[in-house]
Amino acid sequence: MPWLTHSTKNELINLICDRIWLAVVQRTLRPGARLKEEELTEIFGTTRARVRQALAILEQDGLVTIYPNRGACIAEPGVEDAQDAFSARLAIEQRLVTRLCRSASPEDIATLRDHIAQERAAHARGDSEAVIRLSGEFHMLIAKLSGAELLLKILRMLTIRTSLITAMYQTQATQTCGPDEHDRIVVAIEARDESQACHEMAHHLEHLESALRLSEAPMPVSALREALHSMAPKGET
Amino acid sequence: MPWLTHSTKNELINLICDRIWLAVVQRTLRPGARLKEEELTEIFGTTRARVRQALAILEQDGLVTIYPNRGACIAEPGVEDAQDAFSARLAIEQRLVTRLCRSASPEDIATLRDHIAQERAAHARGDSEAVIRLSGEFHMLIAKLSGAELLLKILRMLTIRTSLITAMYQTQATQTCGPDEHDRIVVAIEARDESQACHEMAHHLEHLESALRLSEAPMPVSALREALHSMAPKGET
DNA sequence: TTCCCCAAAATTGTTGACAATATCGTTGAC
DNA sequence: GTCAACGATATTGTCAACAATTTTGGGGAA
Repeated sequence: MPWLTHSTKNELINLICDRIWLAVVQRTLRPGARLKEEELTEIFGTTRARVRQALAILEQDGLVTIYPNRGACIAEPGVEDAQDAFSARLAIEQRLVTRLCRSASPEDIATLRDHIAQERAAHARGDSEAVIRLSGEFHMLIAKLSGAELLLKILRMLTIRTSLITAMYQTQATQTCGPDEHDRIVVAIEARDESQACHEMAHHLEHLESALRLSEAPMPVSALREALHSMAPKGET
Repeated sequence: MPWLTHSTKNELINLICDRIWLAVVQRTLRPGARLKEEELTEIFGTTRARVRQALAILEQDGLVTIYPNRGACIAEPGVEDAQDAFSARLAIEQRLVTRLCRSASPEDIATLRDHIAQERAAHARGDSEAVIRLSGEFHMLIAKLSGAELLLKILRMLTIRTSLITAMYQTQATQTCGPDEHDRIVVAIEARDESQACHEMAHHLEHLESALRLSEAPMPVSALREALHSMAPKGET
């Protein structure tokens, strides 16, 4: 479940990273949200040094932005970043499925099908949080099964960005694309049809990207500004 | 010149990262070399905390490996990592040149040609250190000119790995491929011939990769083992 | 009222000392 | 003579107090 694991270093720091990442995925933390160090220390019951390390890692990954001497916020990537991330994902993931077409074992196929079944279940029960999370995990699963550690690391960085973009620009919480497209990719992999798998992957990613292009320009940027929008311009006091 | 710059955060930490990276490129620091914190503090005249931060960043980038409670060493990627890095580079850089074919301004072309001229000069004067460094910088320059911040960051990670691999597995210090292949890529970009540019890039990277496949298995891993190899199995005492 | 300046509060950044852990050399027993 | 356990040393990991910076609030003058 925590697929944001770097190495077996300090477990607490990984926990902090995972929790923040999870909170972003399930929309509890929106892009632009402030992350005060002291707040995090008492939440996780640790010291400020740990929190600081975790934030540094998350900054490297692109999940948070650290403004020197002014604190850390959930990153707010622009449309440019979105397009970069999607095009890079396309390049990386096409290579991943090509690889899987050649090396996939029956167990790998079974694992993928099992994952899609979970997606379908979540979809059926209307658990939109799980749908989003599992949808992302599917792509990470492909990277894991292809056995390329480095490509997985890169894909993680890219997925973080596309997830942030989704959180920022998508109108409705429920993904429009169900697990069907994932299924088609797996079918192509099972058939060892490399070009077909690449084609399906391209189609899938384009679908994902186009789903949020719609609301490109005028969307929520930070929780603060969002709040200001729905409030009267004059406070009480 | 220092093309390993993240953000305008702390200048000293970037300096440390750059210097270590440079030392690796010019073979002063070999893969597997030990990096003691205290040593680095007195070299750079800073505190241990800074050094620690720099090492953490370099670990994220894949340049060093941190063994918990045991210190940091220059990373020693395996052949697997090499192949991953090269295939990912191919995917990313083909996208970059495609992008440049569409967006390159005359100034961009001039910048690239100027860089190649520098490469030629270094080649002519036999400055193998500059040749290696400039050869890497050429690819980063393409990423910079294409204007994709994210792709540049990813390419940096990949270049670090391939450079490490080169340092580990290449037999002779002088690169076999001169700036000619770079020139061909620029020609294709100038002609706006996307497929040709991709083809040239693929050819170039394959050339780079094949240049070190030769000595695949039995090559220096760490300075220690290397020393042991050339020594009699029995110590003196 | 509106603007500017200055002090207080809150937050981040840094430092140095201390604790935990691994490595190395030595001693002692077999 | 060899091996194992132990203590000394060196190195990394952690923490809490201190310093620097930014933000906030209030008072005074135009």
